[in-house]
Amino acid sequence: MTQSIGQTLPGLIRLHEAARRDRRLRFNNLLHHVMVELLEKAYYGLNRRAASGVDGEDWKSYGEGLQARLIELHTRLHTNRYKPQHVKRIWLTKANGKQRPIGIAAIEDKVVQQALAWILEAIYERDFLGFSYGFRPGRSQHQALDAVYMAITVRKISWVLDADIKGFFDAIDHTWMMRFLAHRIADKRLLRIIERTLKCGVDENGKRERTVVGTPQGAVLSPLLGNIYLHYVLDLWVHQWRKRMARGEMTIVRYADDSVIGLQHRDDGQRFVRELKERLGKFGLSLNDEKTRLIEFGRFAQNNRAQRGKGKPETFDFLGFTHMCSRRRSDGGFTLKRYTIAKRQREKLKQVKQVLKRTRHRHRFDVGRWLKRVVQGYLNYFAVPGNRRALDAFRAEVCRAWLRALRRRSQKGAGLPWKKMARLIRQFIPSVRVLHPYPNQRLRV
DNA sequence: GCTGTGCTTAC
RNA sequence: UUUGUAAGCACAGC
Repeated sequence: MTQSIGQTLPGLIRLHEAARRDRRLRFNNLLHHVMVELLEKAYYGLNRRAASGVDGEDWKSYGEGLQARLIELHTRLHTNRYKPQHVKRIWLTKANGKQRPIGIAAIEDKVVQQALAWILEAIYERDFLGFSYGFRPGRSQHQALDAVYMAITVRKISWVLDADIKGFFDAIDHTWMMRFLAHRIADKRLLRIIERTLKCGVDENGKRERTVVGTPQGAVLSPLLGNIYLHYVLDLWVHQWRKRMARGEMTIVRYADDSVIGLQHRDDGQRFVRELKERLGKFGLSLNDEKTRLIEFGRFAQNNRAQRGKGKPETFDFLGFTHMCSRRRSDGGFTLKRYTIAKRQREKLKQVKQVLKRTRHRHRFDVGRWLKRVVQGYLNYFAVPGNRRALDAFRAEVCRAWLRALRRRSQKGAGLPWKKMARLIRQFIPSVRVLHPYPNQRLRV
C-alpha cells in the first residue's frame, strides 16, 4: 500500500495518529503546521508542466526567488491577509464535440492548497469509510472494480442501483461544506482560508464572476473536499441505512460521485432510492435521472427473470466498464463479465490513428518506441479479469493502425522495418501468427 | 524502497 | 488556452 506524501511528514504523522485515537477530536491551531518548509514541499510536489493561472505565473517562473516568496506568503497566511486569486476558466472541446469548462488556479494558490490538502488528509483518511475509493491515497479504480466484483459474486445481491449525482462538484453547498469541516476542525483561521478558496471566483477572458456554489474546478483541494462532503452526506448515512433499514443484504462502492449499490431485495432498492433522493436533496444534490437505474442483476437474476418470462438481465456501466451477467463455460455457474465500454475504445483508437497519421511527416520520430509505450499504458487498464477479449481486440487494432501508417510511409520511399515490426507484434499479441511479408508484401495480424 | 521522464485509466 | 486527485505500467537513475 502506498502512502501520500502528507502521511510521511513528521508533523502530520502526529495529526494522523491523534485523529485515529479520538474520532471526535476537533483540531485547533492547525495553521501552525503550515510552515515555510511545508509550503516549499508543496511547491515541489506540484505538476511542473501545468499551464499558468490568471496571473500568468507558471511553476518555473514562481521558482525564481522562491524562498522570499514563500516567506512572504507564509506571513500573509498567518496574518489573515491571504486571498486566493480568481481561477482562470478555459473551455475544452471533448471527443463528442461538447464543451467542458476547466479551471486553472494560480500557482501560489496551488501551493497553499497542496499544503492544506496534506493537513486535511492526515485527519480525514482516518474517518473515511472503506467503500469510498475515489481520490484517496493507496486506492485505485481497479480496487473499486474488484470490490464490486466481490460484492456481486459472493454476497446475496439480486438488484443493483447505479447512482450518479448530477453535476456534483458544481453543486456542493458552501455553508454545508464549512459545517462538515467544523466537525473535525476548530481552527477558525484555517476554515477561513478554505472558505476563501471556495469563494475565489472565476475569470473568463477578464470577465470575473463570483462563485457562490460548488468547489472550484482544477483546485488541488477539490477532490478531497468532495470526498469530505459525500462522507457526511452519503457514506455515514448509507452505513446507518444498511444496518438499520435494509431488510436483506446490501453493499456499496463509491468512486467520487459515482456509486454502485447492491441489494438483496427489490423493495429495499426502491425504498433506498426514494430516501436517497430525499437525503441528497437536503444538501443541494440530486441524482442524474438518465444515469440512475435500479436493475435486476446478479447470481439469481438470470433464473428469476427466466421464470417471469423476461430476457437476459440488463447491464450497468461503472468506472469505464460495462458489467454483465454471464455463465462460466466449465460448470455453467454465475460470473460477472466486464468489458471496456465499446464507445470509449473506439474513441481511443481514433486518437491513436490520428497520432500515427501525424508521425508520417516526422522522420526522427521512432514509431515503434512510441507505440510500445502507448500500448503498454493500455495493458494495465484492459488487463482486468474478464476483459481479455477486449484487450486482444484492442492490441490487434492498434497494430493494424500502425501497419497502415508504416505502409503509407513506405510509399514515400522509406523502407519498412519488417523484422522489428514482427517482433513487436509478437510481443503484444503472443497468440497471433505473424507471417513474413515477402514475397507478397503482406503482413497479416 | 525512493526519485525522475514517458504513457494510460477513473472521476 | 489541457486544470485537479488517485492508481497502474514502461524506461532511466540512486
